[in-house]
Amino acid sequence: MLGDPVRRRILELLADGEQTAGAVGGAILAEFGISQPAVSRHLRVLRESGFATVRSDGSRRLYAVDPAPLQKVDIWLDRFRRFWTRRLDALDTELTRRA
Amino acid sequence: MLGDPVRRRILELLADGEQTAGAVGGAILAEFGISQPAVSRHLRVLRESGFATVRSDGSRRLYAVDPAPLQKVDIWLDRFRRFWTRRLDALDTELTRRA
DNA sequence: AGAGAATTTCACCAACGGGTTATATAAGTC
DNA sequence: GACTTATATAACCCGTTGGTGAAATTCTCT
Repeated sequence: MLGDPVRRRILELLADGEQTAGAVGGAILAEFGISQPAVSRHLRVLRESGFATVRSDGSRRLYAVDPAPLQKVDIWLDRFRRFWTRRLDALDTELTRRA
Repeated sequence: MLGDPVRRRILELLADGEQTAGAVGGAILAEFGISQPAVSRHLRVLRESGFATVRSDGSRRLYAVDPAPLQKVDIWLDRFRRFWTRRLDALDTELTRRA
């Protein structure tokens, strides 16, 4: 899912707030050069896998991030976090000691 | 990459410490019922994409997590973290106030 | 050197993913 | 109601992925 850079980019765009499908399409077209239907399918995938939500506003469709699955990823990462927090902790205490 | 559940599971196994290819293979065989060569290829993918490292010990090959790419994911998630930390912050300050 | 364990690589195949163009649906506008 | 804009779906193609069984590699042991 999040292995796809287009999809990751779309989520980044949505992170700044709701976007119409058209706005997302335009940005992705500009950055990746892929067609509108392709973007529409990415949006569908994001929707169906829970990473994004949609609501209709007239003829527009407004997409937004649904944080729940991302938080799941975050929680999953927890078991690995010690691998890099250790260094930081060590650095932190070292800095504290010097000060 | 991490879209594959087998690969995610392998990383979980490695999170508990170095494992031989055989140990990983056994666990994955038990849980997913896929062959040992298949697991070996998953290990190769993990290795080549930087999520795991190997060292040889006699005829054994010991795999371990390389946290760097996972930390990249963690950093990427940062921009979304506000979506779920807000609630927690609110809860936190509430608890603090009560105390 | 020969046998056996641990692991990887090879050749192959079916399923899937992500792109394209063409077409459908739905809502605003004249 | 016809026309345009916004978005989604359909049908199709092709490269990649993930599985398999068979064979190669590497190390250990006697």
